[in-house]
This record gives sequence, structure tokens and C-alpha cells, in this order.
Amino acid sequence: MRSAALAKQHAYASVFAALGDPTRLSLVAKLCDGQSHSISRLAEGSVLTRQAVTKHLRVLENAGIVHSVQRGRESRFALDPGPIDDLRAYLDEISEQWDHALGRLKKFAEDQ
Amino acid sequence: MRSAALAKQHAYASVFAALGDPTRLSLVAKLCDGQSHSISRLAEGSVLTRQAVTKHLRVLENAGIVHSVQRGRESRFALDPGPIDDLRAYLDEISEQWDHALGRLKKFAEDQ
DNA sequence: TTAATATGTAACTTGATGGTTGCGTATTGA
DNA sequence: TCAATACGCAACCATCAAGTTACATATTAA
Repeated sequence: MRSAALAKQHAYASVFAALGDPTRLSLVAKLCDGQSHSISRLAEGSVLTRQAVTKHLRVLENAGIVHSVQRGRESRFALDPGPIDDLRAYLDEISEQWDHALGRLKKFAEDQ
Repeated sequence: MRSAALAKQHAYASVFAALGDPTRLSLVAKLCDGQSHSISRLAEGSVLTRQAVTKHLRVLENAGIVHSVQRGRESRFALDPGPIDDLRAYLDEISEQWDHALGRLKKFAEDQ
């Protein structure tokens, strides 16, 4: 495989990994309202401590899925849709390859 | 949040997590040809040992992304596109929510 | 000014992950 | 029959991830 494709896979893998946790998925769901929310706001109602939620937010931030802005004493997080759109495109690519492969296999079988 | 939605999030999270590793992503890419491949075949050319590759395949299998069939002395793995299609739908849902939220925010701003 | 709020930082525990080596077993092909 | 191939299983190790508690700091509001 080309090294560009390898690098892409690493990038995608980190985004997948960031989404691979129920807590973080629910954080993403909460941030889907397009607004920015403080950590306390995002942690309220959770079983976890504020610090644990903060760690999850940092994971999402490192993957580029969210970003934070300081606002007074609170730091507000908001969604960055870019990486998620990239994932959608990547999964579409996989599905496409799969469909084409199945098509070829079907045609091959018919030709026998 | 409803408990059904919670269960969905756990299921999606495990699939995301399974894809959250470069080695496993490249395994998925190899299996996109619609064929089934033996472990040795999938491990050849890899830096990792066969046993390590096997572990990754089991992770993918537990997430429902691949399945294995015994064939003589080899066990062949093939892709199961279902979970990946589910992820696509889930990401589409997120993007849709995001777009709608932005639309509402824009309208709200214009109304001021 | 002072109490309450919001957050950051650090140390620590626990358990999962990713990898290895070593060895045993089944299957295949010459 | 016998060597080569393909695999499974178990033990082991190192590292990372997820969570906690404890405490320090900055901001706000009364």
C-alpha cells in the first residue's frame, strides 16, 4: 500500500477510536445541537466525575472532533463536523469497493 | 436518553472501537475484495506475527464486522458489511442533526 | 470581600490492549 | 508415512486507557 494511504488509515483510525466509547458518543450527541457547552454542563447528569468527562473531551479534541474555547471561567466545547464527514466518506468508499467486488464476483460466477 | 438509544450507542461504540486501529483498518481494506482469506494470507507482508493478526481478527469478529469459516486446516475470514452500513447510517444521522441545528441557529440569528 | 462556581493538575489504581514467545495439534501433499 | 503448513492456546510483558481522589487556581456574583 502507498504511504499516503497508510497515513490516511492512521488518521481515520484515531477518529474511529475516539468515537469508540459510549460516553464519548453521547458527548458528541449532546454537541449536535450546534451550540457550545461548558464541561460542567456536559458532565451534569452523568455517572462520571467532571474530571473523567474532561478526559473524554480531550480525546475528542485530539481527534479533531471537537474544539474548546475559553469563555470566562468556563471552557466551552463545540463540535467540529469535519472529521466525522471524512469518516462518512471513508465508509462510503469501503461500501463502494465492497459492492463493486460483489458485482465482479457475481459476473464471474455467471460467466462460468 | 431512552434506554434503547443507550443500547444503540454501546453497539455503535464497539464497532467504532474495532475500527479504531490501523492494523484492523487495513485488514478490513484487504477483505473488501469480497473474498474470504486465511489468517496466514492476511498476515503475510505484515510486521506483526500471525498470532497478533489473529487477535485483531477476533476483535473485528466480536464487533460483527467479519466472520470466519473453517475450511480444512485453515480458517478463512470474510467481511460482513452490515455493521459498517449501520455506522454509515449513524454518521448520516449525526450530520443531519448538525445541519438542522445550524439551520435553526441561522434562522434564529436572522430573526433578531 | 468572600463564598460559590468552573476548571486545571497530579498522583494513583485497575483493567484492557497489543504484542511477543513457546508449544501442541490438525491437515495436507509428496 | 512424514515433513510442511495452518492454526489454536496459554503465559507473559509493557503500555495505555478509564476512572478515581485530592488539591490548587481563576472567575463571578452577591
